[in-house]
Amino acid sequence: MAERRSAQQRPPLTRAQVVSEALAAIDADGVDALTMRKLADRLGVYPTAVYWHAGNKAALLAAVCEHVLAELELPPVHDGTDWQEWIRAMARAARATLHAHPNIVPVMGGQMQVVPSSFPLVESVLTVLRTAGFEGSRLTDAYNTVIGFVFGWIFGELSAEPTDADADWTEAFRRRLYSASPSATPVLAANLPHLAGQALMLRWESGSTHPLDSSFAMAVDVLVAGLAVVARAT
Amino acid sequence: MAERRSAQQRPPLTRAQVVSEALAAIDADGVDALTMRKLADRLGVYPTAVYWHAGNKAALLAAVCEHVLAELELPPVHDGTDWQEWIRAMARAARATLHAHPNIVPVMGGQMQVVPSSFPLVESVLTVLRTAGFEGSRLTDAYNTVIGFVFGWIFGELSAEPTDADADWTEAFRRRLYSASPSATPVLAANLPHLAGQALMLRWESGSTHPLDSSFAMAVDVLVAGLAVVARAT
DNA sequence: ACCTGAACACCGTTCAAGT
DNA sequence: ACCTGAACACCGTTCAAGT
Repeated sequence: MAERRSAQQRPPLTRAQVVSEALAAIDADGVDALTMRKLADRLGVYPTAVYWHAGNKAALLAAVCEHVLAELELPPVHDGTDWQEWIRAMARAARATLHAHPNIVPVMGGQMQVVPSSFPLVESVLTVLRTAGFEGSRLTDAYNTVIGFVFGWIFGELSAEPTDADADWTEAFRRRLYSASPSATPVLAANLPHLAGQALMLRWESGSTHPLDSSFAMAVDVLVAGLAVVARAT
Repeated sequence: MAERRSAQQRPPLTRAQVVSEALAAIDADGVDALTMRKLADRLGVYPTAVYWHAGNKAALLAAVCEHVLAELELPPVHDGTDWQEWIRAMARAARATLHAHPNIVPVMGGQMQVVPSSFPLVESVLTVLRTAGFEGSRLTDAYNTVIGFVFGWIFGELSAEPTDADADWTEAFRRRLYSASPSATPVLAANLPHLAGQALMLRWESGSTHPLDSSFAMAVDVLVAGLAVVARAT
């Protein structure tokens, strides 16, 4: 139980403090460990004070997601920006930002709906894609292609680790994977050294500790090259 | 409180029953509404019986995710399969499967780690990508590119709706979006009719009720075209 | 405006006991 | 093996009251 000084002895809490303390707690212990009560303790305050600033837990988590997204430093867009280079730089920046807060990423994945702080991101992506030749409803499709690809891919990379409690389950899977039948799954069996622990759905460690750098590099190559082809086909 | 017949009067519960009842409950009411106790009620059983079959809640959710993934009907792979067509068909099948159970998808997104039932998927994707010209560590990268793209994109499309409780918040965002400054965000403002409610991060409805069909079509075009370019560059 | 303090309904999980 | 029954520690949230 944290020490709790009386309200008069310190400046009043702000919403921004609540949100960044929540993010710090999530970064440290994961999102499942975040509790309105524990957060209040960290802030030296009663749980109801958190409610006053944050509304409720869902709203607090949404605010944390927005705070993280706001940390994203977009590459500048100017006249003559190379759209392919810009998309590569944006993808790198997005990945760096999400890797800095991997524990909140699964929550962000479930909240990709309505994010006010995304306006600059939206505007930049649209501007750049227009120079690639997309317009009208195809501009929206291209935007969704890019955003869904970049963020969705990183969400997958950063999906949560199995908990410690699943240690034996993980071990069992590992064994089952290494004894994959060369007759039923020959290509898998032949490529095990490259795949095990490195391929999506065949890993037991999150991308936060085992980043998939070369795969992400190829994914971005594919995105940019594919966009170029599709833009030309208009 | 559901009627609860005594244990002797009905056949014993199975793990499969527990898992599919959990999925049915999630499909109906969402994942937040699923409670070990409510699930037990649906099954006409005490909560501890659920624990006997499913271990704990995290394991139950993992089992539900695996069950959904097992529903995925992969297109057949044979000699002479066109890799581009196969990837398109697989992407469509994956999307259909996830759209059939949108409420569990955010959980799947956070669990994309270790999924035994994914072996056939892995084997098929690897086989097909080899015919496209990928080998060794680049085969793993190409696999991650495809899986991360297809599933990640759909995760984004199916991210959860804001709850009813956020109705006024949603309304406020909608208003803010429609009054987006043409000077600060000109391209956004000019394309609002296409974007509002249809672009990732600018929507207030999930892809389960408002599917992003044309965007997904373009995304798949981009993926396949980009893979072809990158494969050639080897 | 901002916070304390107490309370309510509910939840995941465990343990002992039954059959 | 499979389930009942009771219990524990904890949680999100609300409401009234203080300053």
